[in-house]
Order: sequence, then C-alpha cells, then structure tokens
Amino acid sequence: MATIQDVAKAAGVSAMTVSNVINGHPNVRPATRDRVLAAMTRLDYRVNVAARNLRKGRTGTIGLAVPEVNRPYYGRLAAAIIAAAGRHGLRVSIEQTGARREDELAALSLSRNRLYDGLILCTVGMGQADVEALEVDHPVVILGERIFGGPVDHVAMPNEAASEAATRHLLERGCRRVALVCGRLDGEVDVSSLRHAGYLRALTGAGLAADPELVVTAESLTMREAARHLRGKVADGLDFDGVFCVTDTVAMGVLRALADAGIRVPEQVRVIGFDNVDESAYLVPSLSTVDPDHDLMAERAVALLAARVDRAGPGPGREEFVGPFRLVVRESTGG
Amino acid sequence: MATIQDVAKAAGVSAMTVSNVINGHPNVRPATRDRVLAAMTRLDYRVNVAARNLRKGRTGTIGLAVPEVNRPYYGRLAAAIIAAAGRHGLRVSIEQTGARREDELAALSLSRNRLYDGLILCTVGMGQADVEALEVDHPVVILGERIFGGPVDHVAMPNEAASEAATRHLLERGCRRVALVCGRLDGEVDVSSLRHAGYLRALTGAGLAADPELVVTAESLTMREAARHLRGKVADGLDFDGVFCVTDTVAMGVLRALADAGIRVPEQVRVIGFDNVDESAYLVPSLSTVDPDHDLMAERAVALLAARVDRAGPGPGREEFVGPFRLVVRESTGG
DNA sequence: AAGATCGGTTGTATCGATAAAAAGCTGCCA
DNA sequence: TGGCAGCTTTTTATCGATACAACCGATCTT
Repeated sequence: MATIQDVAKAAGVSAMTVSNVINGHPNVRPATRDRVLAAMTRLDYRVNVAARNLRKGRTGTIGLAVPEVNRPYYGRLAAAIIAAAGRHGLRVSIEQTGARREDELAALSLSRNRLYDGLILCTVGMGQADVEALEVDHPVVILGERIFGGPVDHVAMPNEAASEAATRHLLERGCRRVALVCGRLDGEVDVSSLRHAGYLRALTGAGLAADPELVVTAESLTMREAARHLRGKVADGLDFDGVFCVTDTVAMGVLRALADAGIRVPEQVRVIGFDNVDESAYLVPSLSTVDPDHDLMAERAVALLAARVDRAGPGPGREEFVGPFRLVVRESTGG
Repeated sequence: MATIQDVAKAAGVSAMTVSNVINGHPNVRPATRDRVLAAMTRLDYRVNVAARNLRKGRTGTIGLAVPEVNRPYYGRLAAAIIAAAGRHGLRVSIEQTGARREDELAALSLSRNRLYDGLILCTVGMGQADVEALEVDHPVVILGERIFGGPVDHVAMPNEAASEAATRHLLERGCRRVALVCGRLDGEVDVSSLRHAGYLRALTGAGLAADPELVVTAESLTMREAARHLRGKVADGLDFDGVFCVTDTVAMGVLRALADAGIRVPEQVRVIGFDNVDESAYLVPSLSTVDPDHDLMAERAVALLAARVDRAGPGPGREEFVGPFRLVVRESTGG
C-alpha cells in the first residue's frame, strides 16, 4: 500500500508538498500539484487515517450511544444523526447500550479513549444522580431526558408541551376519561414522567380531575409490555374513552390490545402516540401522533458537538435546545 | 492527557513495560504490574487508539454499509451486527448508502482508506456488473442479494426456498389466486427477482399457472409504493385471494391498501410477508411472515469478516452462507 | 543595486504506541 | 566460580502524516 513518501518520491517532491496538495493548502504551484495528483492516481494512494488522526489528535468519528438501533425511534434518530454528521464531515460509530446505565457510562469512557472526537449520548439508564459522570474533558451532547442541568450541551424533546397538546387533542375530540400508557414513574425526569406531567396539565387545563386509575405503567416501553398491561386494565373493567401513549411503539401495543378486546378505534376509544415513526401512517387504523422533528434535533445535536470539537476546549456555557413539535391527526383519533 | 510515557515515568519503568501490562503480556513481574496499574489509575491513563492503530495497522472498527438504519429490516440487521461485532471485539461505523450504487461504491473505497479493518456491505444499488469493484485488497463481506459469485465472502437469505414456502403456505390455506407484491424485476439477482422465482416455483409445484396479472411491481419496496400499487390493482378489479409480499414493510403497505378497499384479511384475502420485523406480531391483523434468523446471519457475516481481518491476507477461497428460515403463521393467513 | 517580501518547497521533529532485539538479572548446575 | 538458561526489562526503530521553521529563488521597493 502506497504511503505519502512513495507518492513524494514518484512525483519528485517532498512528502510535505504531497501533504499540502492533499489538504488543499494554497501556495502549491499548479504544475507541482498536477504532478503530485498524477502520482497519487498512478500509485492508487489513500491517506492512512490512523496516522493522520495521531498527528492531528482527531479521529473524524463521533460516537452515538443509543439503547438499540432496532427500536423505531432510535433507528429514526440514528439515521438522522448519521446523515447530519455526514454533512459535518464526521462519521458515526454506534454503541448499543441496551438502555443499561453501566453501558451508557462505558460509552462515556470509550469516548475518553480518544476513540471518538465526541459523543452523542441518549441517556435512558443513567439518571440525574450520574451528572458528575459527565464532567469529562471531551465533547458530549446529551440527547433525551433523564439528565437536566448537566455540564454538557443538551438536546431535548418538547415533552411536556407536546404531551399536553396530544392529550388536549383527545379532550377536544370529546374524550372525558383519557388513559395514559407509560413506563415506570420513578421520580426521575424520564420520558414517562415528563409526558405524564404534560398529560396532567392538559387535564387540569380542561378542568378535569386526574384519576390515578387511568395511568397504566408498563415495565418497559415495548409493544409487548404495553399490550400486556392494557389488556390487564381492560380485563379489570377500566372505563376509558381515550389513550395517550408515551411512544408510538407503546401505541402499537395498545392498538393490538384494544383489537383483542374487541374495542373499536376511534369509535369507542381514541388513541394518540408520540414520535411519528414511519409505520404510524400505515397502521390500521392509522395512528395520530406527535411529530417532534427528529431531523432538526439530530442536526442540532451534531452541530453542538461539532462546534465543541472544533473549539477543542471547554467553550462557552452549556446550551439547552428543545425541539419544536407538530400534531399529526390521523384515524385513531377520528381525524 | 497522560501518555504511556507519563505512566512509565510515574511507575519508574519503561514505556514498553507499560505496554506489556496493558496488553496482558506474560513475563511481567506481579510487583511491576501492580506499580504500573497503580500509576495508570493515578494518572487516569487511556490508550491513544490512533497511535495504536497506526502501529498495529488495525483500527478495531468495521464498516457497515446499509441503505438506511431507519428501515425496519436494516435496523434489525444493524442491531444484530453491532452486537455480533461487539462479541468479536470490534466496533461498527455505519455508512448510509440510501440504496444508491455510487454510495455503495464509495463505502467500498472508504474502507480502503484503512478507516475500517473491513466492510460488511449490503448491496442494494450495485449489481452483478459491479463485481470487479469487489476486487479489493481488504476484507469485505457481502450481505444480501444482487451480487453472487463475487470474489468475497457472501451471506445471503434463503430467498427462493423461503418464498416458495411462504407462497405454498397460502396455497395450503386454500388460496388459488395468489398475488405477489415486489419491486422491479430488472433481471438482476435482486430481492424481488429471487423471491419471485420462489413464488413461481410454489405455483408450479401446486400445478397452478402463473398469471402475470397477479405480479404487482412497485417502484420501491416502501409502504407507500406498495400501498399505491395495490390500490391501483384493486381499483382495476384484480381478482385475488392471497398476497405474498416480498418484505414485511411492503406487507404493511398492502394491509393498509386492503383496509382502504374494505377487503377483510384473512377472510377475503390472506397476506404473508418476509423478514419478521418486530412490528409484525402486533399489527392488526398480525402478519404471517418468514423469519430468516437475522442474528445468525449477522453473526456469520461478522465471523467471516473477522476471520479475514485476523488472517490479514487473501485467505482461502470465498465462502457462501445461506441462512435458515422459519415460517411464522399469524392472523393474516388465518393462523 | 541592495534589501525586503513573498510564494513555493523541504528538512526535522513529533504525535503515542508497539515489535523486535538487546541487555540485565536471577538462580542453578557443573 | 564460571557459564548458561530463562525470566524481566529496556533500547531502538518504526508505523504515516503533518506542524513548524528554515530555506531558496524570484519579484518588488526605494
């Protein structure tokens, strides 16, 4: 495999000149440049990225830690982040944390190995108590919930506002007993708790009392668990005419459980989700949901990270970005 | 940031000894090892991966080129590959090719930059004509269709056999006019053509004539296109009582189109897909499908690649692995 | 015409880790 | 006691690219 030295020899110049050509530095005579380019082509030269990284102290790669790329929301997010990173000239290496706290912490320390120039971390297992783990000397952006006010940039969903809007939408369509299907509410600032808060706010705003019976907490935010828990509630005779699901994935489990119980959507119960994953538009019935503009969030996260990487220092104060959202009304709420 | 030299100085040994400790070489006196480990901890030392890569000529990272991680099948595959790679001590960097031929070729050349130790390439845009592009001097594994008999290892789905089984399943359930919803059949050995062949074999095997009318070719294998084309066929009055969809994603579009037309599944038309993505079990009706054991295919692909990486040479002849499959019968075929 | 300026190019040192070979240090045996 | 084997550690060179400073020749200035 040809090195920069080989090219230099072939072109009759020094390695440094070849380097200058490669990196588009000015002050290289066109004739020289052409000679070098010709030699590069002739020898089929490729830069050795490892050597460049060592010298530059950069890797050109950022890490992305998500629970699993297979989950619809994170797949969508990962796709958007890889695309956004590409626009910033960065590659993305994915760590799957399985939503486990230890694996999220491990991802943090991997990026300290200078494996990555920076890390976009989707915190799902870590909590507010782990804030000090973020006190690291390299760029990190938190994407998601569970840790607020940390020492790093943060891109978050409009959880409360969007949840309030989604719930209000159900109320406006005439629902009076709106259930919430979420994950465990353990007091952390997690997805479920934040969206629960929005849900409550909508109820209060409409002058309705919140009935704890209507809050269905699943073990995890999967189709299986959502379906299982809702089936249980239905079997227990829960009276409800609307469901706000904290994610579209949860909503799919809910729709399935309702179908199993012979409950028609939206005639008997209206359902709305959160995320607007691709499948939602094609379900039967199609799913009303909240669209949080994944592309914009991804772009912001990458931009924030790239800025830190470029400044290569602690930079100015941390930034918090909360994305916009859009209500998408479809059949499941009678849209 | 501490270097190996700093650690060496702190522990009163040479850098080489520190290196030996890091890499678990034998013949380091326990007392020395402890001193080194202590120094490493004290200085919060992290190896510089770039330096190691340069010296070793390895990066510890493999590339994975897929159309988009967001698509259910590729998301599933990517998750399995990242997990399998982890077991082999490799990290995965993802390239999204958008199913574009040029981007797939670009991924091939990126891996030549020694950015990756090897590449797992899901060929969707490239075709048999691009075989010679695979004549590269570094490890590549093709995962999928469209290129067979190339100079590299190949992991493929049991396309024909599984498609035949799926179609036969419909016939066994009493269907007599089974439609196929696929992508363009342009003569390449692509997903659609291979599965089309399996479909035909099942018909022939059952002594049925193949009616070209029943082959619905969508522009692309998306929910949108599948739904659009099937709606067209239904509007044209196509007579059919079963549908074999080349992917579960296509099946979701089909189910939606059937629902729009007021056609009941499975009472009037039975539907089966291919891939067994997570959502399939929760659709209403739940989707019968072919489960190709993604995990096994991912493991094989990574194992083949890792073996080439370790041998660091051309190695023995190329290998072709075709995974097993399993029919999953659910409501959409009256299961 | 001497000196300053500037574009173009090159030599040298370096990024941090590791392979290979050389060198110390034991202890053991003749 | 000399020498050898074997474990342990160090020395030296190197992976390939690039920052930096020095350098050279030509043009410009006054």
